[in-house]
Amino acid sequence: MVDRTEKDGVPAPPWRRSRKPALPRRQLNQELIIEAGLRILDAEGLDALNMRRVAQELDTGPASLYAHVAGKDELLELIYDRVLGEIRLPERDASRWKEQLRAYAMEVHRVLSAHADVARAALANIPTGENSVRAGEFVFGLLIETGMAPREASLVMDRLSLYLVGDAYEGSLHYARMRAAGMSDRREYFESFVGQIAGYYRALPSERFPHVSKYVDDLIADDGEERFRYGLELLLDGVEARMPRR
Amino acid sequence: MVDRTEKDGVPAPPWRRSRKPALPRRQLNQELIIEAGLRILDAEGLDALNMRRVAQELDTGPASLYAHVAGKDELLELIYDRVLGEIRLPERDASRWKEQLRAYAMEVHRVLSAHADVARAALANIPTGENSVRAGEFVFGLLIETGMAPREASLVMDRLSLYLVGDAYEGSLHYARMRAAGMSDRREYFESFVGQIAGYYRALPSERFPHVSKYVDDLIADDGEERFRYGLELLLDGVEARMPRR
DNA sequence: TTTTAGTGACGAACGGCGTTCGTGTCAAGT
DNA sequence: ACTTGACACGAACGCCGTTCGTCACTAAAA
Repeated sequence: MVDRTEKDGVPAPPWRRSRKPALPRRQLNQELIIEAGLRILDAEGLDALNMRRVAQELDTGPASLYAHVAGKDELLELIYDRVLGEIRLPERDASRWKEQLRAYAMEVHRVLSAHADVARAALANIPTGENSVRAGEFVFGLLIETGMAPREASLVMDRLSLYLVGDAYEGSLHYARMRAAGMSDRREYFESFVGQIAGYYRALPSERFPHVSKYVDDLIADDGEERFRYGLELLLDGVEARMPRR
Repeated sequence: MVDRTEKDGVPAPPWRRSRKPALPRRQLNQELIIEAGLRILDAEGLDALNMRRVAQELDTGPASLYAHVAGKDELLELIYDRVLGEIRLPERDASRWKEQLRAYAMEVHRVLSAHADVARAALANIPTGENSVRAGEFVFGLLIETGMAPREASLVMDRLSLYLVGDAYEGSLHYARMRAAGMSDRREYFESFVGQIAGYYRALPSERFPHVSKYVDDLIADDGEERFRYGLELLLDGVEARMPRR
C-alpha cells in the first residue's frame, strides 16, 4: 500500500502517524485545509488561526478537520513546509559559494517575510518537512562541495538556519504588534513604535546608562532589513574565514 | 516602576494600637507573584504556567493576581526581566573586548539555560525591562569604547542579542519536547530524538539528497552547547573583522 | 466611637480555545 | 439488498485568560 502523504519518495517522519489514503469522497482533504490555514495566516495572523476558523473557512465544523490533520500543531507544520516550498533554489556552483549562500539567505528571508506570521509558527516546532530537507541539502551540499568538512558544514547550516528563522520570528512579532494596534501601514507602526522606544531610552538616567542614552538615534537608525543584511554578512564573513584555502 | 509597599525604615505611627496581633490582611504583592511564576516555570515548564496555577501556588484565586499584574503577558515580561537580573557583568575593559563579549554571551547563555523555558516566554515580547537595558549598556558601551562607530555597534548588539535569545529559544523547544515525552533525563531524550532524526535522514532517497543522506552522522554529531559556541565564534570573528584598526 | 471611603481579595462566570465522542451518512464491497 | 467502514459534524468536555460584583477590612474623617 502506498502512503499518499509521501511525495516524490520522501517518507513522512516516523513520529507523525501516517493516515489512511485520503479518498476524497466529500470535498475535504489535507490540501484544502492547509491552503485555508495559510490564507487565514496571511490575512489575519497567527492569533486568528484556530481550528474553528479554519473549519469555518471550509464551511464545516472543527471536528471534521481531525480526519485529515492530527491537530493544530501538525497543521502548523504542514503550513510551514508549504511556505518553504516557495523557496526557489538555483543550480549549485561551489565556486560562487558565498554569493549563492547570500542569495539563498535573501530568498528564505523574502519568502518568510511574504507570509509574515508563519515564522511565529515555524519556531514552535523542529521542521522535518520535505521542503525543509530540500533547502538543507542545498546549503549543506554547497558547503561540502566547497571543501568544508562535513561536520563543520553541518554546524554552519544549523547556525544559518537559526539566524534565518530567528530573524523572521522577530519580524513576525512586530507584525503581530502592528496588527494588534489596528494599524495596516508599516510606516505608521514603525514611527509609533520606534518613537516609543526612543523616548524610553532617552528617559534613562545617563549616569547609569551613558552610552545607551547618548546614542539613541544610532540605536534606532536601522530597520529590520538592514539589520538582517548586516547579521548575514557577519555570518558569511565568519564562514569565509573558516573555508579551506584552495 | 514604583513599589508602594514599604518594608523597612518606616517607624510605626504612634496611633497604631498596642494590642493588635494584626495579620495585615492577605500578603500578596507583585514580588510574590513573580517568584511563584518563576518557580512554576522552572519546575513544570511554560505550558504549565497559567494564571490559575500561579494563584494556586499562592493559595488564592486567579482574580486576585490582576490587582498586581496587568495580565499574563506582563507577568511573563516581569519573570523574564527577573531572570536577566541574574546576569553577572564584569567591569568593562575595552582592550579585552572580544574576551569580554564572549564571556558575556556565555553568561547570558548560562542564565537562560538555567531557566530553560524562560526563553520561550522571552521571544514573545520585545524586552524593555531594566535588566535588559543594563545588559545592553554593557555590550554597547564595550563596543563604543573599543572604537566602533555607534551605528555599527548598535547593529552588532542587536544581532548578538537575537542570536542569544534565538538559540535559547531553540533549546527551550527541546526542553518542552522532552517534558512532553515524560522524560526527565537529558541523555534519554537526546538519544531518542536524535535517533529518530537520524533514521529519518537515512531513509531519504540518496539521489535527491545525496549529501544529507550521506553525512547523517556529521549532521547529528554536535549537541546544543557546541553549536552555540560555534555560532558565537562565527559572530565574534565577523565583528573582529569590522573593528577599526588601532 | 461611629461613619465613610477606598482598596485588595476572590467566587463566579463569560467567551474562546483544542480536542473528543457519538451519531449520522453515504459509497464501495459482498 | 445488505453490510461495512471511513468520513462528516453537532455537541460537549475541560482548560484557558480575563472581568464582574461583592465582600472584608483598614485608615482617615467626623
